[in-house]
Amino acid sequence: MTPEILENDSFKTILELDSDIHNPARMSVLMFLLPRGRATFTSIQKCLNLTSGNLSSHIKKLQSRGLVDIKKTFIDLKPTTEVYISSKGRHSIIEYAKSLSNVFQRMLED
Amino acid sequence: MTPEILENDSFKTILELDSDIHNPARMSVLMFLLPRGRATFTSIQKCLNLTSGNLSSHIKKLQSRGLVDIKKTFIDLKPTTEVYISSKGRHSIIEYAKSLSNVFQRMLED
DNA sequence: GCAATCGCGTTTGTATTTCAAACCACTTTG
DNA sequence: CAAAGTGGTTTGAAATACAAACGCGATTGC
Repeated sequence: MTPEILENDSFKTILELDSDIHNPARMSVLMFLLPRGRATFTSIQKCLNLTSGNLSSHIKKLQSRGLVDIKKTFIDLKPTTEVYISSKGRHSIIEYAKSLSNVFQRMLED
Repeated sequence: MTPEILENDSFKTILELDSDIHNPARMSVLMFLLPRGRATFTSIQKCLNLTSGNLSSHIKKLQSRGLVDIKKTFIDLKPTTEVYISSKGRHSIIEYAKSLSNVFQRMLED
């Protein structure tokens, strides 16, 4: 009998991972927002150490998928982009983390 | 004080994830091989349900990074490609899984 | 015996994704 | 009011992913 620590389900899970979240930069943004609820574009950029162009495009994608909401305001006369995690965003990043955690747990317990 | 469930370290970990492994197909292949040590191209393809072209290119990349070794033989007069996980491959997939698991654990325990 | 098919994978070309350099708009400072 | 700073977007080049088309030897049908 072949060793079957990982079931077919594990591979299915991995191969069906939400590709909107699976990108490291977008995953980081969502995980940064999760405990905070919101953050400014600039604070995200500084904490995660991303170029602004890079962050801009990832935020755009997250927004287009409904995972974050964007609010543009002025704070101290400065244009400020605020990023809010949506409930879909919360749900998605948590599900993503749980799924992958489960797979890793099964893999690591040998 | 802002909520700091995830340290900067978590984001650094995510943003520095080994991109050779972070791809779902390659991650699956390595996790498939981990408990088995080796498998044929065809069995991997069937179990993971990948097209052969797709699997071929991912295997090629894994090989070029030294994460798997390839041995081509004939079994029953049929050409057979055997894929072996290397010790580097073992180490890398395990480290990858541990790192991400830690990050997820910290995130999920709120 | 030789065309057709099948098993096994590889190569090739297109589509998508990533990423940062260049750019735009507005402010502040010398 | 020119120069530099702040805040972010657009654009274009490079890498990646993927599947259709192809190659090659073994087998099968006629």
